[in-house]
Amino acid sequence: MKPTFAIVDCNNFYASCERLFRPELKNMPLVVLSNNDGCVVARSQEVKDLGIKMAVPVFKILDKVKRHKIEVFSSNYRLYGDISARVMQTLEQFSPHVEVYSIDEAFLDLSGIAALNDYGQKIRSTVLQHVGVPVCVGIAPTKTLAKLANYAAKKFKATRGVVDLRETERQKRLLKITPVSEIWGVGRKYTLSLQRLGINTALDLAQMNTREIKRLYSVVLERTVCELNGESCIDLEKTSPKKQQIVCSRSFGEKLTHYAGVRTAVCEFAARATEKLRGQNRLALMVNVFLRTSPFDKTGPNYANNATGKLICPSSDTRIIMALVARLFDMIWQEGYRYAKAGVMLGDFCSPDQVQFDLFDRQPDQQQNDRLMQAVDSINQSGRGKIWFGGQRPQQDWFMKQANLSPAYTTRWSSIPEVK
DNA sequence: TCTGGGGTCCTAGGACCC
DNA sequence: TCTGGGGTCCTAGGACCC
Repeated sequence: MKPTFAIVDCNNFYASCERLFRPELKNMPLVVLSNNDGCVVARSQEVKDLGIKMAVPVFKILDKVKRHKIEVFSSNYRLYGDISARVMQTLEQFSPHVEVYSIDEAFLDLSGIAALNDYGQKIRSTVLQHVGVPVCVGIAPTKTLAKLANYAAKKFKATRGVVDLRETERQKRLLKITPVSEIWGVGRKYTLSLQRLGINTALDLAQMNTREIKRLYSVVLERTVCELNGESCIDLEKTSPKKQQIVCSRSFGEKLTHYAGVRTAVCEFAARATEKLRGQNRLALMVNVFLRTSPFDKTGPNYANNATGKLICPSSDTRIIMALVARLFDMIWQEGYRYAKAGVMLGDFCSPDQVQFDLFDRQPDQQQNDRLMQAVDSINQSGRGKIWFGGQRPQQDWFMKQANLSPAYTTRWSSIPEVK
């Protein structure tokens, strides 16, 4: 039997989250900014209609913000993460298999369900009622076509937010009027290259010879072509795959020039990354540190570098990983630059029960270390205070700019809204 | 003045093996 | 004159996603 996929995608997700607790902002223009209040990462419909593009630096649109009284928010990932979890939980009642694809999207297996258009409408109204976030639903025999159906559900108001794209004729009509750049898996580079070959619409791409596409591009794009033709190549991920790397990096609120400041930052990243690692119950063998100046900074020379090191045996101990991070940092640190960003990456993971201990490395009591790290994590997550290691200093000068942060409405007792 | 953060997968090429 | 073939593993870099 042919599978049926649905993708449920929240409309203007971050903007919708901010609106949930500020209902007076309904129908008002609103944007959410990236970390450091740098770029626009989410826009309400009103802002999209003003022609403000995704990812534009906010300093370029300040005049529009003023003129149209656009409400500006710093990103509040605690809030968005919590609202996202509620949406996903609501979706579970509609399918035995829900794959959370991103913070605001999920694929559902709807194979064997009849009256799919009504079913899609039911999903929309339920999520709206239970969580308050508007969503659109795209339904099709492949994931790529489902994404396309979702695009149409968002774009064309007459669809009332649900498009069932199981019929081949309907697929063709939609493919014909969709620019190839809108297809899932076709990014900026591929779009340019395809256009040079005269492939402008999604239908042009769907009609290409798959072998030719594989030769010219990759097996990934070949799969996309098959999927556009109704042949399902990308399955639903029924269990969330284990992470293969963990990155913690930030742009600095202001440029840093001193050794101590940047070193503190990378030690902080090491602590955060290791915390995430323990959250996944994994150990890391590979550690990478990188730093760079801003490519936009014309006031001085640019510099970017990174260094990779391997631990003798896999670990999730903040003290061990932070020590290596500090050593790697010293290898790439150069005096005399205005640093804009740095980060720590962990990789080469294994489970705690697969560890091969080094014959010559004197293992201190492993259980004791684990208990120490558990204690650190539980204190830091309790909200009652923080403890940290030597290299770190909490909330230093490099810390993010967040001038317009909304309250933690759903995750902090003191910030829960009151009804009077 | 001011430009995000965190991921995945694939490929090409070099080192190395027999 | 004629100078193998096939495989693995690793890394860097490039494409994509949200």
